[in-house]
Amino acid sequence: MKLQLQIKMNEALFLRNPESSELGKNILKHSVQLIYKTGFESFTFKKLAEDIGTTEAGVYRYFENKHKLLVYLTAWYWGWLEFQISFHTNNIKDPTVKLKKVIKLLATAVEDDVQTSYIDESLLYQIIIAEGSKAYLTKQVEEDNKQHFFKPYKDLCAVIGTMILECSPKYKYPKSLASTIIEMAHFQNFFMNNLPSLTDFGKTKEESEIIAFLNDLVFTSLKKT
Amino acid sequence: MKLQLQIKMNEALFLRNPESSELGKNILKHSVQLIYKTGFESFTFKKLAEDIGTTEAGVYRYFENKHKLLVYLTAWYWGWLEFQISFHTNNIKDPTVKLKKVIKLLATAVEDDVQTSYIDESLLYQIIIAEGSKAYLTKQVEEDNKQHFFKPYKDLCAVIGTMILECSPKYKYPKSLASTIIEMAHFQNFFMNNLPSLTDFGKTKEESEIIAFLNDLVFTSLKKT
DNA sequence: TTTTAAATGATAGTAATACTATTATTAATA
DNA sequence: TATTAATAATAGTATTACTATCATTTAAAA
Repeated sequence: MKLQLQIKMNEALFLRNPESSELGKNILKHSVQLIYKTGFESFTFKKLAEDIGTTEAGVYRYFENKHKLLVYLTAWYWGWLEFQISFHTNNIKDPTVKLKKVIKLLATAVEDDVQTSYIDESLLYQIIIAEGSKAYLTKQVEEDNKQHFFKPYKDLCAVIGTMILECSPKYKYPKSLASTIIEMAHFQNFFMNNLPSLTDFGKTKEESEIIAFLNDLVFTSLKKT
Repeated sequence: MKLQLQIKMNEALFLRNPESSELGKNILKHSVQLIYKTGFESFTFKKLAEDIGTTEAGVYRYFENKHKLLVYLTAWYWGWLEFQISFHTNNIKDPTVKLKKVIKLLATAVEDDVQTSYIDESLLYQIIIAEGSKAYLTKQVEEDNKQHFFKPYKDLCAVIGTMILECSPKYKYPKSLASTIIEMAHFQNFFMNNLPSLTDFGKTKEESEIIAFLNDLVFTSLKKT
């Protein structure tokens, strides 16, 4: 039996469901590769279409514009990650162990997951690090938020917030700490590799150090009575 | 006697020094207003020129492109903030009090500072929150970094890192904690106002709550022996 | 199997963006 | 007063970010 992981996406993110056709899957696959390679700013639907071997208009039939595509990819990633988390913390009872696992999952470059053939999760992880915040740092956040484009991110944040409260029921800032962990897992990675003097990991450039830092940050905060 | 604060800017950031002429100062002033109003994505030199009453080519004589202008503005802000910090923590001896003051300065919307007539610091603060990370989240980080465009940010981070070590000499992650404080001061503010469920401050939307969160985060981390 | 519909490919076109270049004019300086 | 430097005015180009049209292929329904 072959299981296929399907992440249910918000329908307002696309014009035609990219998961429903070969062209659509190609758009997802190649957009991940192209954004990874050139960065979101120089990424265009024209270049994407050339890569795929279709036309610009072909891409526009699936996504209204490249912003929506980026939001789609980030939403997909957060959905995927929440599944990974629930999968890997499934039978763990100790909330501390659970939260540690989450931090590790957040801060670890994923290996390409075979189950979703058309999205390379390891490239997508790098995109999330470098471009992820551009999905919401716009003038349209409010509208986008009204259309629930950021629900997967918020859901993940809520899940982590709940774990934090399980560890330390009296802790006052579970949600802010959750978003801090998420953002910092990525920012510290970006800094480590690009602006190393903003971190303490410039020498080794090891993800494990980011994990150690976040663990220290979180669990000293929570261990306080 | 009238003192004028002059922040020494990296010369590679501009083609002609905008502080050296009326037109240049107008470019700074109106770009802050326009980026604040429309967001960095829809900000163009054409619109800016119209606002000022000059031509597109006129703006291009000062800045190579809008990315350089954004980097200029963020660098200016970090320079300005470092001055504010050294000014306001000048005669404070207790490193804990000092660090608290820094957190407050980072997380507090500034009032427009009269001393620099051509830049509205309160608008610039909002720009830093919403657009600041776009200055380095690009494919050109490496080149930009080689040209020392991010020095003011790094310097500030180093200053805060030093304060952290003064508070707790054995703390292992002073620089990462410093960059975390800086980024989270802004991200929590953005989230609070735009994606409130990612924070614990959605009800009141008070900066003071962000400050309390950051103080808790930092000082439980540092109080650990 | 034919009909019909849906998706794609091919091509064209437009307004805006991100620039560069040229020349005339004005202002500041030697 | 002559010279230089900055600006204004105008034009032009390649690319981006789309929209529109129509013919063709593919797939599903009758």
